[in-house]
Amino acid sequence: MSVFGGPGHNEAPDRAGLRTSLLAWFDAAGRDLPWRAGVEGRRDPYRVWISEVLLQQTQVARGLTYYDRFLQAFPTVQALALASEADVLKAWEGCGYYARARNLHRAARQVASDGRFPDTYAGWRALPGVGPYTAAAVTSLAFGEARAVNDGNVRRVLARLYAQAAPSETWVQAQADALLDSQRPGAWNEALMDLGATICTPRSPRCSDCPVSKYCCAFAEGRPAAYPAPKARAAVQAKEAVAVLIGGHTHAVLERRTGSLLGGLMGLPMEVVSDGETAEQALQRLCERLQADHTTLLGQVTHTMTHRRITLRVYAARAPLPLRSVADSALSRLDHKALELDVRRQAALLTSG
DNA sequence: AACGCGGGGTT
DNA sequence: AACCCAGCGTT
Repeated sequence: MSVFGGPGHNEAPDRAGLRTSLLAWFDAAGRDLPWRAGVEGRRDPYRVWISEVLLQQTQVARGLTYYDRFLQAFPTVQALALASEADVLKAWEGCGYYARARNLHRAARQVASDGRFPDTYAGWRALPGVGPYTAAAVTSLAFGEARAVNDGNVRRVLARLYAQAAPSETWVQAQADALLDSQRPGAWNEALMDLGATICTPRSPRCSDCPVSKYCCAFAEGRPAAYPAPKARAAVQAKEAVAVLIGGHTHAVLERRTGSLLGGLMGLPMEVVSDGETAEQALQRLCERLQADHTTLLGQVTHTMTHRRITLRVYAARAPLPLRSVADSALSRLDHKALELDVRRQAALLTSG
């Protein structure tokens, strides 16, 4: 049980003190981020929404770059709704988890069609790509609704405050709800996340700078980094694939990928080498599908994506198919690495010739 | 509840 | 080389 009392006790005496301490720290030392412009609790819902989706499983430093670039391309929800999915994905290129961009685009079309943003948690929750976290964040930050966010920062901070090694989602949400400052829900949510991102960090928390260490059970135990215990992760799976480059690194035959992996992006025509098959057989399949003739092996690239490691052999090929502009297409890092092989080949040809 | 989904930062 | 990052949708 937590130090804040349980059944039979009155409201924990120190919740109010904890709120005051953390909010005072936040008011003095909170991060200055572009999507935090405007009045507390009444921020621009479009900007808050874009930032929250960008920051899903993406670090703030990286999100900053894409935030500027995305808002430049699509300054309003109407502009986003009118854009093509290809243009939205191009703005998202390199940011990962591309379903976020496709859902953002679909949701923008819904909002534009409705003529206004939702203004409740349930309304936001109904939009594609908006889950419990994002709905709580947008409604607290832009509409002043008393909703507690539950993200990786909140999970870690609360696990340490209460010395909980394996906090369940339900447990975290319950603690976050109980702790929420209902007078300043938006600022409270931001404060908890700022604390997690800058002080209460995963590996080496800076407890000497923490405004709430006197309330923290993990700090009292002297081993803050022990909470929460690391999650078990799926092993990285190795895959082999073959691709053909028809054209060159600026203009090439590109296919639209379908399915969950890199779905919606463009890329070199590709086939996975299945079990019990050689790369040559996969290449044969690929060339038959395209009615293409392959020439030489350009080289091989590897790409690791959290849960899998892909080794891709890239062959030069010819086929009477239209070339697309690489600069105008949204490609994964894997395809950009493959195209780099052609950049190197061109450079080698120039110096040898 | 568990898994798949990108790409990169931190330790 | 782990482990993580302002999570979400699917199964």
